Amino acid sequence: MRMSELSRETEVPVPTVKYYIREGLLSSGSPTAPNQAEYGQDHVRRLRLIRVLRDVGGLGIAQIRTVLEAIDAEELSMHEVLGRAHHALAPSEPPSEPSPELARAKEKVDRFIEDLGWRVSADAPARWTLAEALLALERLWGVEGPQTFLPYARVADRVAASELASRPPNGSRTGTVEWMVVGTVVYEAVLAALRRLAQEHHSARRFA
Amino acid sequence: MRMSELSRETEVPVPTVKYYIREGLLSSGSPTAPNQAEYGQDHVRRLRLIRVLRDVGGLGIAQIRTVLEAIDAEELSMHEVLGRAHHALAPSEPPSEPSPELARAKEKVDRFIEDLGWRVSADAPARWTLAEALLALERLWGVEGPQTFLPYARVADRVAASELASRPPNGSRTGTVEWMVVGTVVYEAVLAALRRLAQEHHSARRFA
DNA sequence: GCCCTAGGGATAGCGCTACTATCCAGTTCG
DNA sequence: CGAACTGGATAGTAGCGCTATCCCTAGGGC
Repeated sequence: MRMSELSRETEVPVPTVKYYIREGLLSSGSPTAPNQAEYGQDHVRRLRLIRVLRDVGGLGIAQIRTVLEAIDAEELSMHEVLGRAHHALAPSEPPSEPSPELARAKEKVDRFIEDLGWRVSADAPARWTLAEALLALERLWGVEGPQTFLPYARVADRVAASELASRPPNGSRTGTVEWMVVGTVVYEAVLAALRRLAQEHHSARRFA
Repeated sequence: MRMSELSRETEVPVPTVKYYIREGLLSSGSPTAPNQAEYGQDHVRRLRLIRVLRDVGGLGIAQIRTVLEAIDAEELSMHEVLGRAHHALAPSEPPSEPSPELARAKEKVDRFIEDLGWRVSADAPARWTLAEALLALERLWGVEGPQTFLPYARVADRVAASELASRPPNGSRTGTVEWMVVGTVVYEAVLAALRRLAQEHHSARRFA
């Protein structure tokens, strides 16, 4: 398969394919001559994976690279791969020098997670996301603490439990890892979209 | 309050405040002299709102402007404001010329929503988000249809129902509208973050 | 063989977004 | 009085995700 066929198959422009190769997201094809190369189904799949992470998940190129490297690292366990994916997915890194207020919010979040009985790593970026959200709610409406998160936590727990119990169609290590990572990304977007639709539905019933 | 105080209060750099004023996100202060202006608590609150939408919600400047305009438009009903916010929140506009495959996925999604009994507008951007997600799942794992969305839809329905039933601390029209919009944005991030933490928790129990 | 289109890699450039830096006249405060 | 500061206007910057150009080689119908 030539690059142009790969491009047509995946609906990704040729210069973009070249760009992904340059950026290390996609391996270059096996060369058949000094300036010709052959691409296979692996490349099609990888390219589709990249586009899903970009278009549905909204990840940046660097984050995608991180995720793909974790997927390719055969020595990593499922749990480790998922952890790296979570890190890459985080909208923002924990601030190098958080404000005192943010630090206090973070402590409340940490205690909240502790109370839930969840065993998660201390440096999970989602903790900072929650802290920022809590701080915003406190500042704008005087919300008192992370108790408002509780119903969401219960929902999240049940969703995650059923997700982790599900198994990919293809049972190989790479297949399973891809499934977990893409599942995280895609179903996050799905859940958000469905929540908006449900909000619109209930809003119509209530206000219109 | 001078601009520099406003800046200190909200931890937003002065040039950025100026930028927001230029972009129409923030009204300029009431001038007390040809080159002096006075800012009030409204400005503090509005600025915090902008930063929440940016930092927690990840919205772009243009999207924020749209949302703020909807909030300020007194003649809009709650339902209309929420609709505009949903449009502004959409990661991507519906493609002008969707591929046949995407169009087919969209039809399946539409039927799925119909079956749920949700009454939502035909041009809700979330429909396209779901269609893209479905297409990705089909192409990568041969997932057959939107039935996999069903558990998520049930969860989303319950979450949205309780959200719409909740009332903001401040009952004025503007207060309620702000609450709804920020709630949509902030709790989306909260739910996503909690889901990741729950995933990590269950992943640890299962794999480690 | 021969020409002419197409392929592949390297390099540079573009368009967009969200700021950020500079300048300047006018104001305030020690 | 003068140094520091203020607010508005204008221009510049950094990063991201491509996209266009160049240049040379391959392959294929004649």
